[in-house]
Amino acid sequence: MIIREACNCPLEVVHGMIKGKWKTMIVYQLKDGNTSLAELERGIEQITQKMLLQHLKEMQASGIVDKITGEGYPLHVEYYLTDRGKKLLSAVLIMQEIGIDYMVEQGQTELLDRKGIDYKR
Amino acid sequence: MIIREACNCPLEVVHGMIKGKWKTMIVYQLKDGNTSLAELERGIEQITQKMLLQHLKEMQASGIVDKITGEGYPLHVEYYLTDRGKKLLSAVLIMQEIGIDYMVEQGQTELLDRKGIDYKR
DNA sequence: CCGTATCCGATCCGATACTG
DNA sequence: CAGTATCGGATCGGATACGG
Repeated sequence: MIIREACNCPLEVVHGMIKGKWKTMIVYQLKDGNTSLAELERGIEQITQKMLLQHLKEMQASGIVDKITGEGYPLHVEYYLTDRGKKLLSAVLIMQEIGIDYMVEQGQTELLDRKGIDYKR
Repeated sequence: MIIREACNCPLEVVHGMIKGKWKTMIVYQLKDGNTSLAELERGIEQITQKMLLQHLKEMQASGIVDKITGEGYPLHVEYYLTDRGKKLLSAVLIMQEIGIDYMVEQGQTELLDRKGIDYKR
């Protein structure tokens, strides 16, 4: 892992694991199990393949995700959350709620509707 | 708030709220209630006053923290978590656990001991 | 004690092109 | 479909100095 800084507190460690623009979204996208790179790319709007691969590599190094690689062509790889990643998912789900709350407050429900996100309680 | 990007997903919103090196630590540091700037600065090793103030300002703009300002000298200000901040705290506490797990796995318990963090279950 | 301003190197991330 | 390499602009964050 690339915790190069002097990590003297648990939250600093985790910051190293989730920093970057896309990592929480990748975790969320993996919530339902094994997912191919192409599926991830489709699921996360606007991410580039480069950033997706770069972040996945870092997340693998920090033990949040892992992957299995099939043989033969076309190549097939599946990424999935490790146990640590699943624990992180529980934090990400709270963040998701916070973001939804915020968007509802701001009257941005149209965006949520378009994505089929349920925000009614 | 400075959500300048086109925010089309809840996690992107929250990323805007917590990005930066110190924000999760600030949230954690505020868990026990109102805290002065000086206390925060003492509680978060290595943070500079500039970064602390900058992050607090951003967090205030995104509705995670708020502050009350006393009158007279010496100046006294107290920062505290809003309801949104408290919800975020519940995610931060999970991150804290993940970080502790990681440090225990790596045999870095000495650092946890020094900080008086309980990692025994 | 609280808060602001500037400067500058380090890092991040998007675009793009390319390989197996 | 999966993955790598490079380049350049934008952003981040630490040092430092100053002001209320």
